[in-house]
Amino acid sequence: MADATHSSEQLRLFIERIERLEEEKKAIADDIKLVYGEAKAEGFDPKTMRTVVRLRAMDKNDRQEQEALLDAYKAALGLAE
Amino acid sequence: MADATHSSEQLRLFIERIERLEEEKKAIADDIKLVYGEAKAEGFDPKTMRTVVRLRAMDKNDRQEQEALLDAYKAALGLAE
Amino acid sequence: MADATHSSEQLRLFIERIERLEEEKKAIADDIKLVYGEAKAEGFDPKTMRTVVRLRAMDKNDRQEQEALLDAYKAALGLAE
Amino acid sequence: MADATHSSEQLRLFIERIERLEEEKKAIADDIKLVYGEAKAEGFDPKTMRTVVRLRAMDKNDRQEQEALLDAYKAALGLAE
DNA sequence: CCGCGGGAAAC
DNA sequence: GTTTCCCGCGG
Repeated sequence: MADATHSSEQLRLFIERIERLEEEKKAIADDIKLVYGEAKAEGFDPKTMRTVVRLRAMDKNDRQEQEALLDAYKAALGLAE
Repeated sequence: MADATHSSEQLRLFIERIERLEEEKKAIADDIKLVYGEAKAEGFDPKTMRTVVRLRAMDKNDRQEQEALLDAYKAALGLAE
Repeated sequence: MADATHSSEQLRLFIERIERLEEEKKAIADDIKLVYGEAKAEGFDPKTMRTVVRLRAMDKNDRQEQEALLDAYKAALGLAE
Repeated sequence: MADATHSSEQLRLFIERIERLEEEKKAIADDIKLVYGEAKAEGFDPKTMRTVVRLRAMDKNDRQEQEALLDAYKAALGLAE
């Protein structure tokens, strides 16, 4: 078998593995959407839920720095609560 | 002139007006990016700036409600500051 | 058990389900990165591979866009159904 | 004048420039909506018009993708330059 | 009220 | 630069 053919076959296999994994990833993304939908049906706000998921994923120090910076900008612009 | 031709011409004119406006819109969007770039060069954080722009655009009551809801979710999840 | 507590618990469960799914999604994304890495080690160009994957995935969408385009042309010519 | 005050003032000016530009952008976006509304009033379908506008805008990108596809096929066949 | 599409943000 | 996420509009 020629090298070019070998190479094509190898490429095809890599591409197919990736496509299979992309399908799985999409399936999980769809599951996540479903859970947000369930939560919404129970009266929770998806937007705020996404915010807390993001906050929990952040390092505690990073989170505090972000919040401190935002507070500073709010104060500078008279947006303090 | 046949109606079909008239209609095509009319459609073409509408499409071209829209495309012209889209170009203008893009030019302004580019200007906005430039301002964020300038601010960043002065040491400001663009991400936080976008947040305050969004907050200022929001109605005050809406903003307070959002913040209250977020605080409630944080408390429920032990994320209180 | 108080309603507030019930609600908090319910929220916590939704959040945890989402976080679990997000972890799975990330694991798969990491697997995909690994496959690109393997392919690269075999001499393939990851960037071009991503292009191929994207083009193959777009095929069905493209067909739909083509159909939309055809309909648009029909409309422009007054032949819309 | 204290540095903090200077900084606040500088931030305020950046924010106001951005807000001004955002207003202009919104005005143009509103104009675009008006044109779609006029076209609709003349019997054209806004949804299909948007599709046409998108396809026309994508033309140059498509050409680039086509070239990328050609290169990808070359690579798959071991003919990469 | 939902889904789609465009615009912005993260990696 | 690419991909993912969010918001706002249209149906």
